[in-house]
Amino acid sequence: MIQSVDRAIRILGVLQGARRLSLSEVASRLELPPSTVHGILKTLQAHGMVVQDRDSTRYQLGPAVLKLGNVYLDTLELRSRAVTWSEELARRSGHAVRTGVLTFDEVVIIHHEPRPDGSRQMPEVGIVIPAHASALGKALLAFLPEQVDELTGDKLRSMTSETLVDPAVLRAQLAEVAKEALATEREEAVLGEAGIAAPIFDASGVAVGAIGIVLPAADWPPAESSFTAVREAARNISRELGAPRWPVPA
Amino acid sequence: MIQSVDRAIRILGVLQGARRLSLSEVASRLELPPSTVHGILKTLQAHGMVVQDRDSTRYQLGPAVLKLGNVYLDTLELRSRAVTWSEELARRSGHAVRTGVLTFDEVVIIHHEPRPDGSRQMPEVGIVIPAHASALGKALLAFLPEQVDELTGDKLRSMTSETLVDPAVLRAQLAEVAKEALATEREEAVLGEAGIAAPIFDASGVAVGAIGIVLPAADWPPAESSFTAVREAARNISRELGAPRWPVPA
DNA sequence: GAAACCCATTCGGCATCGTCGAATGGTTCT
DNA sequence: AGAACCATTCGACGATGCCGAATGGGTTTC
Repeated sequence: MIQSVDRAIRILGVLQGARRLSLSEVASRLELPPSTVHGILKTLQAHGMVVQDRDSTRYQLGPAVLKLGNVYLDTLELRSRAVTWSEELARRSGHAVRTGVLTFDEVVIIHHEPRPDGSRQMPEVGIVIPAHASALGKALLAFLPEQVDELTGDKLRSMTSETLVDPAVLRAQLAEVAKEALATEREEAVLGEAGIAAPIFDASGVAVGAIGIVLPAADWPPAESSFTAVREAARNISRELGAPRWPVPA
Repeated sequence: MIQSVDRAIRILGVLQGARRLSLSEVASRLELPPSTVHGILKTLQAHGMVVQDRDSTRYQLGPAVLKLGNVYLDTLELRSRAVTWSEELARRSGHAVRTGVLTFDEVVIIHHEPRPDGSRQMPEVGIVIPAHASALGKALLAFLPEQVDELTGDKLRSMTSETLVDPAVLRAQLAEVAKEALATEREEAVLGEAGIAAPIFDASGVAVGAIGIVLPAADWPPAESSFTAVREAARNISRELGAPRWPVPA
């Protein structure tokens, strides 16, 4: 682990959490001398990874990170497949569709298909949700046992009163998810929101993502056909990625 | 400039240009020993900035960069304003709308409003276009003279046969753009595509972005009302950002 | 089927490069 | 007007990253 690179990424992480920070604020959060942080910050700035406000004092993320993010999406074969099938899934279910991948203990949304009712909705690509509190995350974790072990501590982060905070309870639920290859979530991440998701496998049989629908908690349970539609979308994408079967047992 | 941080970002840049590379490929492109690159790559990997393929050999960008990109968008006040007015501009003009910011010699798209005809269009957020070959870029450069000086060399990068490659010609055109606060582009970046754009100013009177429409080159010239609509969108967003007037002379 | 090659990764010593304390200069608050 | 704060610069020390060489796994070649 190269120290200065590690620190640089930690600086980006701090700026990610708090949109706009002064040098000394960044330094104190990382418990590093301001001059050390300054050197790294200037290097990041020279590449457009961070920019400083016009009043020349506070720092924030820069346009270069957006460029990187877009290229990441383009390299993902999963995403291009998801785009096609999300449309059908949204139409069949009448709900918004999300596709996500796992990073450490979080799910990052790589595609978002708005509800087909034509209403205006915020694009959600790039947002992250704790894996243990989302249907997408549970669908992935159920088929990635070694990732589950990495969930640190004996208490998971609570988002709402419904969030599963006990790792043992989560594990039990994941065992159920693995059987059906279908995960659900009811107000565990966001109050008023529920979801269904199924895992997507690649050619080597690894769970590389998950696709699912998001619906108002008030509409629970959704029509039986929605469950089927989610599973079929996941199966179809997996097939296009070359998966030998669906689901692929963990 | 911290050497290892600089190298880390350069590695990300290389992976950005070529989606998937082996360690030795990255090393040779940067003219660095493989072992040096390896250490940095492993640090980036530990943070999810890069991931390696399942066959454990090639590297590519990771989900963490997408997360960063999304947070960057959220921190931009310009973006939230642009969302509102883009919708109106798309409706009035009948064309797709783009909003962008300048990084060095490129424009990064921070918002994209699809053509209002309901057809399916790829989201373009995060794509980059050489500033000198786009209406958005020209609208920005015309009000940022010091940025123009940074355009390196005596020959600008050519994208199509119409691209302005002579800096002198570009400067002359930018002088015109500055007068009208309206820039145009015809097949200079992409064959078959033309655009109109106007600059957006913030509270301190600095050009922080540009908004414009994209249309098929065959539809040139667009209706006079489209020119007006672009200028009004730029003026409205600038006002919301606290700009003292519009345009703000460079 | 064996051998040779290529490539990712690991290791350790040397010197470089990053780190940090202190000094500077500018800006804001009292 | 003074004081306090903060971003930034500078320089010396030494910890740290750099790189050449060694290792080992995997794939191609003959």
